[in-house]
Amino acid sequence: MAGPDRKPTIIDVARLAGASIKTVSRVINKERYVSPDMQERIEKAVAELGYQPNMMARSLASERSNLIGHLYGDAGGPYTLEIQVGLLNRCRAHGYHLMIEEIDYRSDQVEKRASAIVNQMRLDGVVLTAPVTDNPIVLRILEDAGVPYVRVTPQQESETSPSVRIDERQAAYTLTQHLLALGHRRIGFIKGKANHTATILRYTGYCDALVDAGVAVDPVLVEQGEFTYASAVACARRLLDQPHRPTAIFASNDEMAAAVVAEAHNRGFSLPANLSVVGFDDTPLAEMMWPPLTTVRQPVREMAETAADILIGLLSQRGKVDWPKPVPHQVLAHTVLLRQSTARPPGKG
Amino acid sequence: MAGPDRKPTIIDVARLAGASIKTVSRVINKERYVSPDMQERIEKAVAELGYQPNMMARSLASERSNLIGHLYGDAGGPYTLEIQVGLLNRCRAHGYHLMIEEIDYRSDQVEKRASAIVNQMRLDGVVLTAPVTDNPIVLRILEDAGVPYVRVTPQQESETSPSVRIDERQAAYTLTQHLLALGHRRIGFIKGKANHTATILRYTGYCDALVDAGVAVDPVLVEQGEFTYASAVACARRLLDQPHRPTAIFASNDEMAAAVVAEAHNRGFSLPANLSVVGFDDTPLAEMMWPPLTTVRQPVREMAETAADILIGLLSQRGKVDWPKPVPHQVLAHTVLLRQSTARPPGKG
DNA sequence: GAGGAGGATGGCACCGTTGTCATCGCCGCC
DNA sequence: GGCGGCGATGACAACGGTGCCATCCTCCTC
Repeated sequence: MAGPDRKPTIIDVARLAGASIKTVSRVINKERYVSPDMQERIEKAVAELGYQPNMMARSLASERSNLIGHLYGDAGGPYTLEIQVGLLNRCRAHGYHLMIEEIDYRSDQVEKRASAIVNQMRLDGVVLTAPVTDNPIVLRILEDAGVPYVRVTPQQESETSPSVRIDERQAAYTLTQHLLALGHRRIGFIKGKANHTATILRYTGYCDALVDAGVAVDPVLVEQGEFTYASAVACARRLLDQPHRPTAIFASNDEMAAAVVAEAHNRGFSLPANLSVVGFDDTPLAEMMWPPLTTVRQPVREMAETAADILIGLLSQRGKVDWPKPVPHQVLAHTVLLRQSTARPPGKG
Repeated sequence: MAGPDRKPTIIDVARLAGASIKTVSRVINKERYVSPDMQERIEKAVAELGYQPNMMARSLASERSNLIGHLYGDAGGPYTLEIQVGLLNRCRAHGYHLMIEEIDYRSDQVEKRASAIVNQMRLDGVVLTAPVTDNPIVLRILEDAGVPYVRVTPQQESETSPSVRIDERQAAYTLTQHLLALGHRRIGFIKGKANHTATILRYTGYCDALVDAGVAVDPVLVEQGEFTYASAVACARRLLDQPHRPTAIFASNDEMAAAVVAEAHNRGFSLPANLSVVGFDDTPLAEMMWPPLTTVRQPVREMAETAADILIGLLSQRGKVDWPKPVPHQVLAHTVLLRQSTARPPGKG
């Protein structure tokens, strides 16, 4: 193969197939009004030359980049990755490409950076995950640029953009009920980072379940964590140091639950006999720690796929009105995973 | 602000600044030969209009896309994510954007897909991670397209592309030495997935350390795992079921180490008193499990950053020869993390 | 048989930049 | 004073496609 010295262009294809470039363009884009005969000739030429349309040129001419952006704030462990896998699945299926960008949402450069990303790359659409989902600057830039976006687990549902989430309050509620059903009454709680939606919703679910079961929420049993292992170690210590200590602890995420488990191990507790622990998120960790952690799984990948579907669905009907009103707000089902970190409280076996 | 109805272009800037578009282009690209006065006028105009150059047009005209691709095979947990974070760091710093693409390396579509990614998007450069690092089809496509690429932890170093890695054999060697130094002589080993480079290197390090210490490699103590938790559970069972069982187990990654720990807990072992366990990789898991795992950390993020640096370094001097020969092959330093999952063997305390 | 509808195709401007080359003015030097 | 050199600037043609509109042909209808 004395290959051509440069990549073939649509012109080469047209020449080889004996057609106009416009007609080749039609075939590439699967438009109507091409005779079967012509279609075949062009496809043959494309194959023969190994022609691949140049995305850049395409985007420039058509105002469609086939690019979807994923903007996120912290590279939050497995979560972010799952999101990307989900997005990638759909992008691939629909011929989109994924561009990922981290935004330091604390920086004063947010505006500049977000704007650069959105405007320079001419993204067709954007998926937002926490904590950028609710960043007013980012949202404004997207609105201004007229770029459709979908938010995963936003704090506030908005009328201008769709969202995907699970019912975190309900999940926490159910998980707490599980502990109550086992016979626990003194249930410690470690909150997540202050002001995060997740923190509030999970805590609310916990409180509601207690109250509905006729158990008072004892402030002594509630600690303020930060979603990190380190933060939860301190919380666990304080909780377990209490004279009348809890028989179960609900940590607002798995990482913090791991800290509780470690601290309990340190004290020579046998789990779950001496202490029940539950987490939230079902990170890979949950299954691999010992004892395996009772927790709640968010279908993160599926959420991302749903977000992508919504976005791509809209993009495919571009030219119509912006979003259908009301915009979709999907709530996906979570799963409570009962594993071996929970049992009846001591003395009630 | 009765904003303009469409995004400002370089023409608008030129008009406002009273310059030619070419001169504006010069300023945008920080080229030489622009008078300070002119420079200032243009910068002012840019700021006033909020002008952002259109990447698509830029790429089309210049044959440079400012896009770096990350091709990977499996969304392998924290590893992939760390890689991305590292790449992103550098991309951001140098004005590149990151496009991530998963390639199903088992599929018969590899060729089509890889080719589409590379050729359609006109990527400036590519970073490859396992197991795509050594996929001959992908490599050929990159070579053919003349797209520079850097491989992270390839099986074979090549003369045509740089690579970044750590010395895995040495790391495994050191880790094994640590166990030997503690007094262990019967050290079990759980291998990773067959044919993976990592599997071979880690195993070699283990064997070498034993032999150098005058301890024979006992095949009874070597199990074949697959880098997964599930696969290692079975291995751990077989190892611990032996009458003359090992006093320490070296699992080829943390996930498998977690399985060993869980199995040991199940049997009521007290760790590390009854059994020492070491892993490999220092995933987040390692620190959060109980007892915290002695393991080896690959500076994954740094490896990615190095890869990006190498790539970007080359791209910035485009027009010169391809790679400097010999191409760089960086070996970064690993860290052995001694935590609490290892201790002297029973009876030697 | 004229008129009209609609399928099939092509021509050409345009998308927003950069690359190449020409031009111009000014300075220093012989 | 003429000339070479270089800094500064602009004109114009790409880059590789798509959008819009014109054209041509065929077939159907009245």
